[in-house]
Amino acid sequence: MTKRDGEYAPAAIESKWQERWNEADLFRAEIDHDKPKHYALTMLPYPSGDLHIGHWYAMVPPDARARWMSMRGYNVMYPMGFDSFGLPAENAAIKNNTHPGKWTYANIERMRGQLRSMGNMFDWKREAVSSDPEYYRWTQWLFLKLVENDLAYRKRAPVDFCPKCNTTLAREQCIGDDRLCERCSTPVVKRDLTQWFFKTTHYADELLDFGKFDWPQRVLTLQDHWIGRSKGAEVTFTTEAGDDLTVFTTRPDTLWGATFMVIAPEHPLVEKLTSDEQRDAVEAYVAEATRATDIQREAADREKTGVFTGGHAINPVNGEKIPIWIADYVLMTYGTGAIMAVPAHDTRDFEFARKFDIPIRIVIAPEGEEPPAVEDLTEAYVVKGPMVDSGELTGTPADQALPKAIAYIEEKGSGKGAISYRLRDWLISRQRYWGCPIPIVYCDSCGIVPVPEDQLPITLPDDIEWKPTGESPLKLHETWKKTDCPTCPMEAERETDTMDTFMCSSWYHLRYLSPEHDQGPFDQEEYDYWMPVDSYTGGIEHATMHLIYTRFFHKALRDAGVVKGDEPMSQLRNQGMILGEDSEKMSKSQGNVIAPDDLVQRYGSDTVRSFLMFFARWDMGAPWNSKGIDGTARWLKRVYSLIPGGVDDAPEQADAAVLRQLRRKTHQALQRVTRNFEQYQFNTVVSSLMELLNHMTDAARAGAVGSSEWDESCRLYVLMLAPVAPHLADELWHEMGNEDFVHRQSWPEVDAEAAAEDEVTLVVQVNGKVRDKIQVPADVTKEKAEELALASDAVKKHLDGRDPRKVIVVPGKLVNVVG
RNA sequence: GCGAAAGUGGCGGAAUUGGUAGACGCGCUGGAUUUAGGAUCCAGUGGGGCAACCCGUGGGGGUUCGAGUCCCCCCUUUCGCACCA
Repeated sequence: MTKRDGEYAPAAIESKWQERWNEADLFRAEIDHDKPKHYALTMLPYPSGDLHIGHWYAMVPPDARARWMSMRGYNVMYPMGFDSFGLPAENAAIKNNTHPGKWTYANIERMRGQLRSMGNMFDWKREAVSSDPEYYRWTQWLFLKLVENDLAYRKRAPVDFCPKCNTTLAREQCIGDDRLCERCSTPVVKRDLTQWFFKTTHYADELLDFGKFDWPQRVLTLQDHWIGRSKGAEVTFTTEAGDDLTVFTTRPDTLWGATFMVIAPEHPLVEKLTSDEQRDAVEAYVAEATRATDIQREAADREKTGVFTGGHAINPVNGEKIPIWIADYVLMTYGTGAIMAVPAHDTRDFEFARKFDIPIRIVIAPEGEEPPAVEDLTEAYVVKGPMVDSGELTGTPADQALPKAIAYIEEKGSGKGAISYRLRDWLISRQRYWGCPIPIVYCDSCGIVPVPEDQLPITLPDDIEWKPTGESPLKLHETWKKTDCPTCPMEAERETDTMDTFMCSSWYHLRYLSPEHDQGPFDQEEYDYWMPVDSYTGGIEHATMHLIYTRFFHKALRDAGVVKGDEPMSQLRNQGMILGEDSEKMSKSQGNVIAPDDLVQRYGSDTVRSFLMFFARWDMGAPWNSKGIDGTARWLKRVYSLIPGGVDDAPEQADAAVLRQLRRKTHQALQRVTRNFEQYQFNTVVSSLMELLNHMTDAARAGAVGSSEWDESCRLYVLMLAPVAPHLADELWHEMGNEDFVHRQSWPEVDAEAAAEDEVTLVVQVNGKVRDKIQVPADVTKEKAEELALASDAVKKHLDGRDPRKVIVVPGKLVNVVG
């Protein structure tokens, strides 16, 4: 080998190797029972038009890890596809007067090319596109499975509606305290509509079981809060008219302190409970509450409002007759839409009672303490202690109060222990065109009829007016909705709403298994081999949307007998976000967007890949730094010029010590890189490689080139580089005389002996402060280390004549003399 | 208000999980080479001090021979939830 002359020219190298990998079908993933499988999955992109640097950040480090897994002997599948139904296509269609599909598929074509420029090990034969009829045929089929298994239903309910997107939204798609539309940030409003729902709440408890998989604690906490399980009781009060009025409470032990009840303005009993004298006031209040948006209603700091119905109910534990009020701080969507109010011990009820001058009664008091007089209370009396003034249960200690109160009401037949969830069923109907049609037909005589399997897919019509009106464009189509009833000779109408696109993305990992399979959503043999997903990567923003939906979907399909296992993704890791150079979120209007195409053109894919792995902790993200990438570019240039030929003007031969050190540094780097890949710590993978290159440069200058140690270092270096900078690695690998692709090589084993230090720097401390450093053999004995430390001049000086009281020796590391 | 995470040089970040704080890279400062540099190479770079040394991981306590790392209190930032009965 001689020193290299040419400059590093990534463009030529990268296109050459991408072509050769393609020709060899190198990344085709096929079932191989002789190898352990590894299903690597990155959340699929929406085909918005251009690949963003964020897409690279989401896809490239996981690609490096997938390649590393492959070199470690795993049969790796890393598929990619497009989540291609959705609103932006319709908005673009309206703007440019083109069909949403045309826009979508043009974008997909463009993005495929951009994705290829990453040099990722995607198996393109497994590509799945959710707006293809061959894909959504099975989305519809899966919908029918849920219907069949009683996990889908149609209901008229107040639903969240985005006036700008002109469609309903799932609860999860209304973001933040302002309840903004997830897509366009417009405040959502309530509408009363008949819509399709999935019973996510059916799996609320199972969705809280996080014991079966390795996901970040952060995501689990978010899901835990989102599901929001509360334990308590349902208690039934009786109204004057004899109707049951059931409330949910987490504090059945305070039942004796209930001095009024509150029902939500939308509660079905409002009409019946209202007395003639109160009718005008109630109607005015309900009208007002309906007009107010959820934002205004749910603001916690807003002063309580409400109105008396004129009606009363009987408290089942003590037979007391208490007034029923209407107030918008009680939500129809949580619990039963009605509460018993215990103003003494609940801040909200207290505030309400004081405002409307309703009696307050204390029923909990700390052990051995006299409770204050109610008229002296300035806020709710939130205390722990035994029950007081509570009939037969008076005196029940705090730790027994809940079970005893529940047992008491159960015995009386007026209630039972109950659990309430914050999670709501998933509203999947959307009044838009560019989505998967819901395969349902409405017949005047048969009612709701699922479309038979053999008539799938129900495809979207192309001749359509897609201007949003708040109604589904499919509804306004002249002929599309007209059909024959599948079960009787009558004419019938198709469902004209389409499905939430989260439905399409809840099962895409299954379509990748066999995207061309036409006998079912996936090929069972592929499923049995590849599932579950071993490494799932994507942004944290999906914690309470996609990641809950896909878990729900898997469980629903399991119970429908379609899939096996309890969880679809065994391991999840989240990447952070790349901000603009100004530390703001990247956006076109901010003018701080970094375009990966430009970077690839200027630096080459390998440099962009390496920099994305290096510049920040992957799970944290960071602001972009356009200067920083030059450092990574320099590194790869130096790799290219050093390996394998070395440097000019070096001695013929190196000392044995130099060669020994070269081997040591090489194997130490291998040790670190291996561990860092395992733990998704991509930044230190690259920094370890940079560090090793610095050592190799020193060794080359000291004459190491030509030795077997040098050759080994070069070989290991290129193998370690392969997942990070795959094109350059293959180029160097072949220059070094190898025939096969570097990506088909095995990940090297660490030679522990080579990595071991034979001399270590012994840190010598006096009272915990570093005072000296002594070179000693790595296997120095405790006694010898202590002796050497005590003999040190620096130690003697800092002991200042005192005798050491204690000497702590950490073998091979440090001696601390306490004096 | 509740919950979670994070605070380390001018900047991004290392620290093998209780044992040399600041690896690696950016930036900066000198120098070499060059007609030129947003090129390349060499040296330096936490703060203070001529030095011996002293100080230093958001702040304050504590445990320990020894704390960026463990415990308690506080502050700041980011994210999530928020009248959930």
